[in-house]
Amino acid sequence: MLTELEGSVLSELHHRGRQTAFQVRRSFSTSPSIEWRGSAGAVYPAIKRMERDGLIAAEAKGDGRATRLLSVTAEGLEAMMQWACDPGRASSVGIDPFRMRAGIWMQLEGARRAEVLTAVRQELLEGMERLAGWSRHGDSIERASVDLSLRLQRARLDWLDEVAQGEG
Amino acid sequence: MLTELEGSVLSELHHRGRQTAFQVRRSFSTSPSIEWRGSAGAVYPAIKRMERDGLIAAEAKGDGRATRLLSVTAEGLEAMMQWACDPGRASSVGIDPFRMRAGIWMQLEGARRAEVLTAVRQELLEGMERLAGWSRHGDSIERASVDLSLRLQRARLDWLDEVAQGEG
DNA sequence: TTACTCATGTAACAAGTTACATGATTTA
DNA sequence: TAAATCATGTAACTTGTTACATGAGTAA
Repeated sequence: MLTELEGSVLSELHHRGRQTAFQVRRSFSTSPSIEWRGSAGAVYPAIKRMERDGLIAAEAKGDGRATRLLSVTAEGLEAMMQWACDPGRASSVGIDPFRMRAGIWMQLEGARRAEVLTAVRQELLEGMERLAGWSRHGDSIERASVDLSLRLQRARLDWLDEVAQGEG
Repeated sequence: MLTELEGSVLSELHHRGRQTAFQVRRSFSTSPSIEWRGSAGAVYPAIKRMERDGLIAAEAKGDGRATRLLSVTAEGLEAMMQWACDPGRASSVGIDPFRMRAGIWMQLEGARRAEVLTAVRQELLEGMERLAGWSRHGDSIERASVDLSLRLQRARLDWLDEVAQGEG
């Protein structure tokens, strides 16, 4: 069974075509909707594992550097599809830092609560603006992911507003 | 800086009052909105760390077993509040298995896509039903978390329906 | 007395993180 | 030629996972 990082690496390679590990890492670290840091210490070992298992093929670019172009094999595509199309894993709620903290916020008294909720709300709005900006220079596949991030943030925002309204 | 698990353990202790590590673990493994497995190998070391750092106090129950009742110290409460009220961490989108996979689903052709989206939709609905059931026998703090899970799932459902509608 | 639950904990392993090492190419 | 970027990789560490070991109390 692929880890979330492994699945994401395969997705990235499948989506953008032949890429270096470095390019995959950079996608991860710059994308606002992929949370992976793109750590060398995570990405290179993951690729090594998947090469060993025949999910990824590599070929030297021959540019004088050690550059290797990676691609998804037929076996890799199958593994990726199995990873992507498992309804149980896909629909799990995941580990959501906002949800983890919401219960504590509800226990705060008036002024402190308002202060915290306002700060979080502000941060959400700023994040959503960044996401909206990013959405403009991506393709339709990337936009799906950004769109889902935006929907999540909007749902959180609605919750915040209903909580604030509930106490006047 | 507390990890998400450490923060969750402190939240649980603070919310329910003096508890054994075993009870905390059970809460984690039965709650539908806390994703932690409640692994002994994660929870006991986390508690040990926080005891060492003075965030958790323990006292023997003296029931013949090795039972120890844990509670959050003043220092622990402060650490928990700092953890909970950091807007940056709270509003991060997190690692969302649904979003990670959405891009791949969009690349599937007609019949296969419909099949996958239907299966995911079904799983979402079942999960939401379980959440709704759970919501009835929790207190207001727990309900906040379950409510947020439901909103996330509803946002995903809306997205699925719009995607399905977009192709007729 | 057998099985289940409560209760704590460790060992082996998996898979992330940061920080570092190394070196080629490109740009200012 | 100095600095930035491209590119690969390892080492030490952190913190999760499952599986196991141990033992007391409780209910069949």
